[in-house]
Amino acid sequence: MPLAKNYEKQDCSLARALELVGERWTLLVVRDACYGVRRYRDFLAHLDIPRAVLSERLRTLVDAGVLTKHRYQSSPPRDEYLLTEMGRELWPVVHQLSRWGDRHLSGAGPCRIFSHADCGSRLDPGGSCPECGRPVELTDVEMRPGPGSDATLRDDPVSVALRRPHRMLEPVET
Amino acid sequence: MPLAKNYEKQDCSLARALELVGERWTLLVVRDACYGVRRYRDFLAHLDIPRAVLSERLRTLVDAGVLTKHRYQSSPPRDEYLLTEMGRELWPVVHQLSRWGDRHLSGAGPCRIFSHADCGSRLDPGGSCPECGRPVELTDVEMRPGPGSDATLRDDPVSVALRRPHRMLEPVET
DNA sequence: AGCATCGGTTCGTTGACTGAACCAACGGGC
DNA sequence: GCCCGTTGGTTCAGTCAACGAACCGATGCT
Repeated sequence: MPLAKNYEKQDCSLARALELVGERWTLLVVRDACYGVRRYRDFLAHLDIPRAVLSERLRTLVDAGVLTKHRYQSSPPRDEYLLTEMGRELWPVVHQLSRWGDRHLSGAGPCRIFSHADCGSRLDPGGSCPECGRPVELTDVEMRPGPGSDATLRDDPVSVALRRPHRMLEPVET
Repeated sequence: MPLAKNYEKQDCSLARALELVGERWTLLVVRDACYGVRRYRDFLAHLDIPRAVLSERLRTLVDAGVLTKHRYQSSPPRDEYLLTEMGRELWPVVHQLSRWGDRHLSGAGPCRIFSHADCGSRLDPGGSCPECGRPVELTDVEMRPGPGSDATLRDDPVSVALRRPHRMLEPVET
């Protein structure tokens, strides 16, 4: 999406948000970062995204402050991309849009279920725990496959790793 | 965004939702529909969108069941585009992403403020009324310009009409 | 030395977005 | 009847981003 050109004249926070996260692939990158994907090759494997596009999106998100690039080993040099607080605040958007997709575009039920790790109850669409009545921190959310999940669609290592119950933001082991 | 090509293999409700509403302009069309924009020329004036793209997006949204096309007069034939229940359920997503943009991308504060018409208190990011403690129906939400709004940016009739306090979904008079 | 991995960049092709022009149906004024 | 304006589109040529494949430098392994 070449957005900025017109969106900048919209006098609207939604338009400004979409300039940044409304481009093709960008919100899926954020989704994966919430799931615990951190490394270039893992985003690549899980998203089937052209390398040039992934590089560009990561750079844009780092520049905007949604992700940080962190060198976690120096030989060989390896970087990981981590969500900032600003990035973690996109989780409610990602969750709510997923739930909308679950309700209206998924015949067989949700592909993934997000629940409050402390009490096990499924999050409501707004991202709160119906049991505890409060919003749940991303680190306290557990994800697992739902009935609409189709394991035959993807067999990359990241998809396989994400099929067992998993805390959000916890690094995926590939 | 040419999305479906790769997104369809994502086994993810978010990806399916983005196939539909993740294309350039689409979520802004939904936003305007929430604001009460109904007619082709009003979308055109408010969005500065190429006509071909607007036609294509409206058709896609109608086909998907987010909007309905309703002939409200027959001579001359005039149609209006109205949100379905499925479309109105996108409001929490639109609102939450707007609030995220307010917090992180708008220097001067929110461009628009959404409040519960019954009690006047501003909605929380999740779209609930902090006073009443419950989610607010879209028809009970009132919008008005916020401190970050810049009236010099747009002077089309729709923008002008939307600058006075206004119930959501209520048709804009142009 | 030779091969593999990681995190990119480069490049030619394809396809979507853009803006301008055009068009059909209709109403209103004269 | 005739001309003009409005509405809701479609068509078309040019541009720009996405795609996929190839390539590359740094490093580790054997």
